Amino acid sequence: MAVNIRISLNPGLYLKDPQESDLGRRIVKHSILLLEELGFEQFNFKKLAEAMGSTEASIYRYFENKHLLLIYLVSWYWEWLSYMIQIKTFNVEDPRKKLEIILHSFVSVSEENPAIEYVNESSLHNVVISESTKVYHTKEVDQENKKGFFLNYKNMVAQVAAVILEIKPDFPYPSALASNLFEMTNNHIYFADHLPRLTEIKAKSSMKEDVEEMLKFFVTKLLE
Amino acid sequence: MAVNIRISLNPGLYLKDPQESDLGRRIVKHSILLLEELGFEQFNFKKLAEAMGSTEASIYRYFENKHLLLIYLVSWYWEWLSYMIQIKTFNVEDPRKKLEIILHSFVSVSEENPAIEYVNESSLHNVVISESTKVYHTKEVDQENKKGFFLNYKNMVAQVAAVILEIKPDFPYPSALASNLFEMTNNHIYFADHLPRLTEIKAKSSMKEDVEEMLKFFVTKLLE
DNA sequence: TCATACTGATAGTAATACTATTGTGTTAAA
DNA sequence: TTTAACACAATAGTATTACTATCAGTATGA
Repeated sequence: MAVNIRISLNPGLYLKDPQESDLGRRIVKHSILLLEELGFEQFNFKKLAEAMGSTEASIYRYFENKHLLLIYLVSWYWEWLSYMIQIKTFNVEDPRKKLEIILHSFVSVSEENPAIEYVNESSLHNVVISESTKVYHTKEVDQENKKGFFLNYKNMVAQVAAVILEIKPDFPYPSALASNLFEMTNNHIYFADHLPRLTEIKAKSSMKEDVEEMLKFFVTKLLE
Repeated sequence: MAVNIRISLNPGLYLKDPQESDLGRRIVKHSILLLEELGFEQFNFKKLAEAMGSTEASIYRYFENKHLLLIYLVSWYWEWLSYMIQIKTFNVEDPRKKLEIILHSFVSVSEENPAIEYVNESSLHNVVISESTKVYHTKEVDQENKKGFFLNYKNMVAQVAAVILEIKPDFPYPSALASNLFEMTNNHIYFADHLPRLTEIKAKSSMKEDVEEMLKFFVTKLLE
């Protein structure tokens, strides 16, 4: 059952902490579901207000705009993933075993670890898969980076890179491999569903296991 | 000097072939420059019209909306890259050498091969780096895929995958590796410039050579 | 019970993403 | 050489989006 973990995110992302009030938590909950349903482009605060029985103006008191809301949600995922990896690798000695846990987490945390009552992790993962590159592919990326909006991503990548270096201390691209494995996970799940000629992964029930196997294959070759 | 190649793209992408008229070619030219300058979100047809001394309504006669224009431009890049690879590997026997040419092309085609007078390839590559994932990360991806809007990407990946199989016929993920190498190229150039903690690549003059070296390193390990 | 915070309700504005219409110059067929 | 077809510019207009402002009601707590 869900233990209510507190995810700490950059306060610059919101005007008012959504975790602190019922309305805030409902915004988080319903925005995930509506983003999954509509996609970022069709999603707006008016529709969100309607879906959750509130008003546009009320939502604007929590988030400046839908872009910052998306960063908030994706940061949530990054932070939560990082936290889960930390817990699951805590007592593990063998760095290779740690990396296996990481890869499994990239693919499947969302399905195995209900953390917070008002967050549907599986839907959130779908949002991350489909929308997350939009959070940093904007002209404001440098300003937002300065404000620390992408720290959760960078920290998660650093965490994974550290394990890669434990396995192979002279590996020349630990951060690049870490970020690439994460991006690759989400990309190939998306490709399997929508652009199948771009990957060998097939959209079937074993898809996520197949992605995990592919990641392991790549990692094994690169770190052997 | 620029030879005027004709790039053939899916007619579903436009209402009127921009290659056929002076105005059309100016739309292509200026949209690349303005997208590079403003980014996709801030870019619109009104600003484009102003920048090129035309009117909004005239641009709408060529492209339904800015999303289709972006797909058009990115498809141009995919097709042109694919064409360049074909030419450059035509007389090459050794598949490993072919793959090296491919990796070099991923990183640097845009700087070495002026093809069409009214297309600034270097700017176009910057647009691809910053905006291309937005072309298929939408809710319309399946419909648009059915119409063949992503064929140029898929064909390019197939072309690269074939070379990978020449090198190692039993390699289990040729398409996945091909698409990943392409995405990785663009991602790490972007990361070096904007999110440097996500990669070992540094934003300096040798950046592109460094990316190429990293790609070669990955490929060598994976295919050895 | 007074002050404060929070939310809902409503209204309004500026910008965006188009669409429609009209007039004019150019080309190209008859 | 006339006429039809076409391309484009110019203008105007609409619906939607992304916000902002104001005010009133309710709950909270000092």
